[in-house]
Amino acid sequence: MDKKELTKYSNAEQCPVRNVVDRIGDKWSLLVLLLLEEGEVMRFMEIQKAIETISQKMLTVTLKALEADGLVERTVYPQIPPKVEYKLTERGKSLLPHLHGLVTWAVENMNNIRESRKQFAS
Amino acid sequence: MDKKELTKYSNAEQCPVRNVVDRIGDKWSLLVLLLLEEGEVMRFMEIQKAIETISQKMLTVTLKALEADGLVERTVYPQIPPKVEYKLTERGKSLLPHLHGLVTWAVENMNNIRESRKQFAS
DNA sequence: TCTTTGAGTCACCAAAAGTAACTAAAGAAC
DNA sequence: GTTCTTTAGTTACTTTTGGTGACTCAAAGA
Repeated sequence: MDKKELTKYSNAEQCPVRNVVDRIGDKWSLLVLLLLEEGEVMRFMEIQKAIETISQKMLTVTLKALEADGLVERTVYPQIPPKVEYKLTERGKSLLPHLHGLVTWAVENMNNIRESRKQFAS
Repeated sequence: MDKKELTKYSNAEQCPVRNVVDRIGDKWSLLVLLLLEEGEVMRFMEIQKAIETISQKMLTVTLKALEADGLVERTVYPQIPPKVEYKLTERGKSLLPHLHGLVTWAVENMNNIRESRKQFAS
């Protein structure tokens, strides 16, 4: 993408960058995707217990969005109490290597970034 | 990062994933970083004109955050009207390849994702 | 009959993002 | 010598997003 293309995209819903970042960049999606990669198939409650600080509502919203984008597949077993399983789709799996790149960078640079923030605050 | 580590990080400000995603995942940071990579050195107004839909306030906030994290360097020329230049630091540059991975995936998958969303809505 | 269970939804409150109008001070235009 | 323009912001206000706790449904177990 050159500069013109970037500019062209910057204001539109057409922008691929914005489309992905809006989805990945929310508070929970990335964490859920990384978790599903480990867990392969997980139930709603399993995911919630793993993430701990996520509320039921936000997990519902997050999973629905990931499903809508075809990154996660939802399987309902018609039982009571309900049983719903989630797993990555092929598309979801294809995204993960790129996320790992970010995560690796994050882990490597986190301490320096924290230092910078401290200095900047003073 | 294995599952336990992920879980451990999930609730804390210590979480490197969250730390990076919180910064990169906001509405504008990624776009500004990609733009600065192209432009090398840019003034405040140049960036705003390039992104078009960003407000002055949000650009100020975004640049300040990127500066605080040591991803972008700010140079003020004591003139009136003011002149302030922004450019990537080495740390900022080191992040960009990982962002390109994401952007490439986004461009490749955008159409399919849009299709999925349409189907899901119905 | 009463409680527990899993996967949600609903009404409400807090935080973040967005908007429009404002500021400062110099130089140019009239 | 008053007015206009320019740049990089800030401020007050509104809207959108995120988060919380209580609630639901229907079956199984005590």
